Amino acid sequence: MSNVAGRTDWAEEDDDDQVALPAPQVTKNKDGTETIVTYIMREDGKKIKTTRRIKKTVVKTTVNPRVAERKQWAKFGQEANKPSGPQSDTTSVAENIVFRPQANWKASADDKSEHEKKKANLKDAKIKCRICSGDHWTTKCPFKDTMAPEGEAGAGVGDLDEPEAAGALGGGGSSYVPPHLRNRAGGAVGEKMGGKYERDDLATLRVTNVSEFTEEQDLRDIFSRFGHVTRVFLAKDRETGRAKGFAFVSFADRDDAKTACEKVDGYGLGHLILRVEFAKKST
DNA sequence: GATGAGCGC
Repeated sequence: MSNVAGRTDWAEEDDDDQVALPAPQVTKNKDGTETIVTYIMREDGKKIKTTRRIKKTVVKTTVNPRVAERKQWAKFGQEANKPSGPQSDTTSVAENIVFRPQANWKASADDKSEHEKKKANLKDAKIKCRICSGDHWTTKCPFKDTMAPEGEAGAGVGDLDEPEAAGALGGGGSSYVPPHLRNRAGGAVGEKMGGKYERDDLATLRVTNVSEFTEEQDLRDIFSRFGHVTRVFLAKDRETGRAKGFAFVSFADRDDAKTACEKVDGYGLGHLILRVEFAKKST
């Protein structure tokens, strides 16, 4: 059937050549090297045999052990129950990710108009300290520990068992109770019932480098694998509602917090790498 | 980079 002169099917000719040439041979040598023998057909029809002896090098990719460990974590959220490793339908692994940190991401994301800024300034200007009439809140007054608000000088203070505690509350006798001091009877918040009241931050982690797209639930998902998360606070801009870049995560157990701190520090969430450390007492 | 919200006569 086939007429060699009038042939147009070159693919078939290739096939013929392949059949004509011996398959490459690979021989493993005792010293760990390999001898590879390949045959090729030159243009002029001569058969060439090539013998190569190669030494195989094992290429080790170094993965941070902590990163390797995280890869074993069970998936959560929408990816819960999916097998480990990237899902081809949602994840592209070959993409060249260019990491471009922006120094002023907050400012650039901020589309606050000029008049809004002015409004904020006006609001600030209205602040008047009740102690020294300065332009700060009474609670921020440098004299708040030594002076009572005007018109309340000394009133009732002598009757209290813990005058300095009362001063530190910033209430100085006013009826206002800051949110974190409310429901003291609940016992969940103030640890030292006999002294100054402070939030229990013994098992609280501060998480920084949190992307503005992060939500509290995202953090809860990540951290709750280490123990009972009692509270997640994500600092947000009050006007824009966008995350400010840091958060607090509290655990019921400080040991769990410690583990979580070690394990999640360096974890990539969104396009950022989380930094986790124990929270210090807020100023 | 950052240590929470919450209040104003």
